[in-house]
Amino acid sequence: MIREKRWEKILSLLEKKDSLQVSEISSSLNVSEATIRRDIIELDQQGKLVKVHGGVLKSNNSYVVRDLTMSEKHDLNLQEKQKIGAYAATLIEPNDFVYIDSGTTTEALAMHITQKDATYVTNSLTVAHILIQKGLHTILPGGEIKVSTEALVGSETVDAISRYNFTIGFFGTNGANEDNGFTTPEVNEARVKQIAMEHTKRKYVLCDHSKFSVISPISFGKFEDATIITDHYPKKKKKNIVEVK
Amino acid sequence: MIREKRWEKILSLLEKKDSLQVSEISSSLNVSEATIRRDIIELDQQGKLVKVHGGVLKSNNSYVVRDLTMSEKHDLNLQEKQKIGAYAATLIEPNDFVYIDSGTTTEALAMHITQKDATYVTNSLTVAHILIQKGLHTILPGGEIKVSTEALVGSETVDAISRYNFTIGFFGTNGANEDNGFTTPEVNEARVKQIAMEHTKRKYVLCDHSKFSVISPISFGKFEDATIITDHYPKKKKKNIVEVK
DNA sequence: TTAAAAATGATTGAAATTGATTATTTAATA
DNA sequence: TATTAAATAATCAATTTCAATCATTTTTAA
Repeated sequence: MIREKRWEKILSLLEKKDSLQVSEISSSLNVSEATIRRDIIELDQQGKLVKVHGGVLKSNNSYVVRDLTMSEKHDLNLQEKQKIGAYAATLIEPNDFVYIDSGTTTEALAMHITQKDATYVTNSLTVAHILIQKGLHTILPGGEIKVSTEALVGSETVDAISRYNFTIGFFGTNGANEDNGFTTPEVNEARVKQIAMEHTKRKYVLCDHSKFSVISPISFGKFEDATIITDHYPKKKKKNIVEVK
Repeated sequence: MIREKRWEKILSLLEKKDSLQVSEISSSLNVSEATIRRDIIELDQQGKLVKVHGGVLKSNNSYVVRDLTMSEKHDLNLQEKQKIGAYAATLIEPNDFVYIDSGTTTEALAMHITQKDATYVTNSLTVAHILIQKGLHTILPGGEIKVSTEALVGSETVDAISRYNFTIGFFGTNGANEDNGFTTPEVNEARVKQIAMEHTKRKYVLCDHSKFSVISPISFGKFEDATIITDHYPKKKKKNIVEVK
């Protein structure tokens, strides 16, 4: 049976029962406990269930704030984004002043954050919502909200962000390559990214492998300016690239 | 049985009985008293129940001065709030520059807004979200987010709001009466309300009848300073009160 | 087709949970 | 206040669960 099918079954079992033991799942699906454990780790990271000693619990994960758009629903790289997000979350240290950009990959990051002893700034309403749900100290810069992405953009946002100095920042991007750097389709959004990046000490760009073949109209940073966290880099590795497996 | 599952059962037993002895729990769940004791320590630390010599008591986790969380507030006087919100929404005119406060009643308002030809400012993430979904032009002041209400509060928010001049504004309140004016439990939130009100020309306070019997610690405005929209005012009508049927 | 990568199941030592036993504390009552 | 019975805490051994590792099979990509 393929992995994804098995995950579905585990989740549907959980729908009926609230909590399951590893042995229960293993015997009802005829798969070894080792495999079920691995599945559980994965599903837990995706926030689909809660892993505890002895088994799993139903996740009352209600932080789906924004309806997914069509393109997001059909996003084939969800898994990769979760992994990238999970890794990036481990980079946040106590007392960090953290900037989190808008985008689906940074949303995945937000879901994995556990560092309570830090302050978070984001221009994404969705990210803000996820962080608040976790009780984290969150600040929003002011400004206009761009309808399609639910992100703050515009001069007021840029002004507000430029008053901050972040110790660490995580950025999403539409395209990334060595010649054009990081690119995005929208001027206002690019401006916010650029300013935030300029005010950030440790810069990380989160991008799944599909972004390396895309070039969008506006650049907001040079390729070598940030550490790139990705699932797979198709060309010869450069030293500022981290591949998450 | 999984530990967490057992905790649920203990708490649901406690729902029915107010107080329990260790031996009771132990025998009804078929686990040793030692284990139940350990569970009790855990649940007590989590504030889910109160541990006493001889057993446990139901935790009464309610302080008068604390804000209810969103979910707690959500279904109180729902019908009335919807009516109030629907009426208030008709007051917004083309080219208005609108302030919308945080709170469940103002959320009801947001849901009924149809005026596309206006600009909206709100300190509530939830209201912002509703407005964006409708494609309305929405602006957020910057600032820290208060976890329990998902509203922006603090000096940065106050600064940002004080730079605006609204043509019309809608405010929620915890308490309202002729002597103490409009009151709310939290200083920072009160400050935001007060400043926003000072910068607003046509002021409306939305409150269902239950608020007239409440006095919260901090005042943010005088009773006669705003037009009050309510479902029912229990005393002699004053001319700044509108009853929505 | 072949080589590389990913997934699986089994094994093992470490970690967590549990129930039983014993020592200590608490509360009731003489 | 002192006494006593009950409740609790502390400790230990047994059991269960877990994470890490490795060999084998399956899938993917070159």
